[in-house]
Parts: sequence; C-alpha cells; structure tokens
Amino acid sequence: MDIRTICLGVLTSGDATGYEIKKMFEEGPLSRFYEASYGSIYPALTRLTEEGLVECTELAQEKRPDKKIYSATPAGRMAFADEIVKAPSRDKFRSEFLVTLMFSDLLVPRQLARLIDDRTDYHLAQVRDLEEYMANPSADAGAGAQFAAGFMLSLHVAAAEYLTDNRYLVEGEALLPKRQASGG
Amino acid sequence: MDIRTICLGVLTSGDATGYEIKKMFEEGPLSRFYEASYGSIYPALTRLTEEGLVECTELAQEKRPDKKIYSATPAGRMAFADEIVKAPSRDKFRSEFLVTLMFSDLLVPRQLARLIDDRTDYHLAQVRDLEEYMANPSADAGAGAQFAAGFMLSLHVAAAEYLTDNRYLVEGEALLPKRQASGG
DNA sequence: TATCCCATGTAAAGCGTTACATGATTTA
DNA sequence: TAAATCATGTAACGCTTTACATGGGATA
Repeated sequence: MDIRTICLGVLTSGDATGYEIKKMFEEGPLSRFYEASYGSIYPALTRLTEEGLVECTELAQEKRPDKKIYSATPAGRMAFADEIVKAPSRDKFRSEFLVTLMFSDLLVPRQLARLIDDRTDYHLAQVRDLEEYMANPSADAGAGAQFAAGFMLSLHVAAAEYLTDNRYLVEGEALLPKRQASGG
Repeated sequence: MDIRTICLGVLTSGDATGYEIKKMFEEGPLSRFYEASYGSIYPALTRLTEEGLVECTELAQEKRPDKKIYSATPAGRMAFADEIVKAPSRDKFRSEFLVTLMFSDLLVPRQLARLIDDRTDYHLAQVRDLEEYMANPSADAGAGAQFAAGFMLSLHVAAAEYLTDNRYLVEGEALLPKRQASGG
C-alpha cells in the first residue's frame, strides 16, 4: 500500500489539508507504523484529484499560501474500500540496531552498553507516549486506532523487557572474550 | 545502513558468494529484520571489489557460471568497523496490517476475523521457527545472532498474545455497529 | 516432467526522501 | 533573535525491487 492510498484512506475519515495529513504521519497512531514526507504527500494529493478520487476546495488566506482542503469523493471511497479488503502485504521491518548487535564483537564494551541503554530508553519512551495516548485518546480515534496503538505498546514493552533481561548474553561476551577463549 | 554495508559485514564474518549472501537474507536471523534481492547484492559486491574493500576469487565450474567467492580485505574490515560504531538509525517498521485495522469499520466481520486469524497464525509460525532456531543454533551463529533471534521471538510472542487477547476490541464494533449507535 | 537448486548478472521502473524555494506569525 | 508553526510545492537523487536473460543437474 503506497502513501497515495493511505492519504485516500485518511480523507475517507475526514477532510484535511496536505499539511494536516503530514501531521498525522508525525503524531498519532499512524506515525508508529508508517512514515511519509511532503515530497510524497503533495504529489499524491494532486494525482488523487486528477483521478477524481478526492476533491479540493481552496480557502484563500492572507500572507500564506491558500489552504487546500481535500475530501474523498464517492468514487474515492469506493476505491479505498476495494483496497482495504485486499490481504495486507507482510510487515516491513528493518533494524540497523539488530544488525549492529549481530556484529557486536566489533564494539568495545562501553559502546555496546551505550547502544543497548539508548535503545531501551527509546522503547520505554514509546511505552510512556502510548500509555498516555491510551489513557487520553483523541476524539477522532476509532476502535481501530486504539487497537493499533495497543499493539505497538505491547511490542515496545516486550522489546524493553527483552533488552533488560537478556543484554548480558552479548555484554558478557564483549567483556570477557579472551578469558572465555582461554578458560575452556 | 545500505545493503552494500551489510554485505561487507557478512564477508567480515566469513567468505561467501553472492548466492550464499542472498540465502542469508532469506534464512537465518538476518532474514527477520533485513531483506535484499540479487539486484542489490550483486552490484554491491561489484562495487565493494572496485573500492578494494573485498576481494574476489573465481572458482571455475563446468556447466555453471564460475563461482565468485568474496572475502573482506583488511581495508574492508576497517571500513566496516567504522560503520558499526556509528549510532544505528531508527528501526523502520511499516505495517499494512495495522493500517487495515485502523479502517476496519470498512470490513465485514468475516473479513476482519480472517485477517486477524491469518496474522495470528503468521506470528505463531514465526515463534515456532525461532524457537527451533534457538534450540538448534547453526554452527556459525554468534551471541549477537542468537540475541537478535531472541529479540524477534519475544516480539512475535507479544504480537500473537496481543491479537488473541484484544481482538474483541475491533471485532465487537464490527459485529454491532447499528446496535451500539441506537442503544444510547 | 515439472519444479527446485545452483549461479551469475543487467535494465528499467517504482517508490520514496532530501534539499530547495518562499515567507509571515507566534513563541521562547 | 532564534526557532517553531503554518502552508505549499518541485527536482534531483538514492535505494531497491521486478523482470528479464541463461542453463544444467537433482529431486519429486
């Protein structure tokens, strides 16, 4: 599913400008499992308009570019409904952190400890954010958004716990490479 | 970190052909958090060779293309060591599944149930695979590879559990949209 | 006899980001 | 006075996939 389709889906739930859609990719549940830049959002909206899947109402503003408010057309709603019933593709996950850990024997103990500390803090920060979100869900958040947020929350909890409980597996080796080799 | 750098890292741990490197991206721990096709691997190896970071020994074979065995040079090892100490970029995670769930009100209950069933099965299959890997680690697997596999295992366990325990949150709404709206 | 495994590689196309261009208003 | 917010958009570049090209041997 490309950014264009996600934009269409967002507009199916309510009118928005390109700027506001960018915000949704930066904050809120969507930001946890999708990213998009202006360079993909604005061209997507232009193309969706050309294809008749969304409509654009321009709102004149002084000292600023006109605000372009997009909304899904009936054709757009149908096109998105057709997309959403398709089987979703596999999750794409790419982790430089885990690659780095696979080669952690090239790091000195202090670097490795710092790496794992930082990553643990990151997951815990996500946990805090998501718990706050779950406690005070935004008004427009449906059951799906909350479910997705809860899903991500459980992953971040698991990640932080795993790192805390198992870091010794790599740190032990980093601390004692010579000793282990000669101690057998 | 691009595919080229990962290839260099793999060759730092042992000689391999392009075909074998592709296998590592399809099986083993690396496959759980990185993907790569021949179209990126072969050009990467060519470029690494041009830059003097890897060396190539051709092994003549009958009725098959010559096997090209690549190995990291001292310069390559140093270049990779420099890369690996850099702070890894944030994990990239993109989930069409979660996007679909955010719009689950557009699905009929049977479609939604099927979607969640399939995804739960997928995570449980990954759990089985990873548990088997952890029980019988391949000979070349270092502590880092096992740590990474354990990390992914804990994520898949958490995902499967979350789906099982919380699917009612979205399925309840899909089953009773009219009733809830009129039930005050 | 069909499919998978081995083994290499290229060209085109897709999808996206980054950096640039513009500029007033509010907040720290 | 520096930075963030609002607000749009384009062009160049980067990275990767997909599809193509080639073809024998082993396995089911």
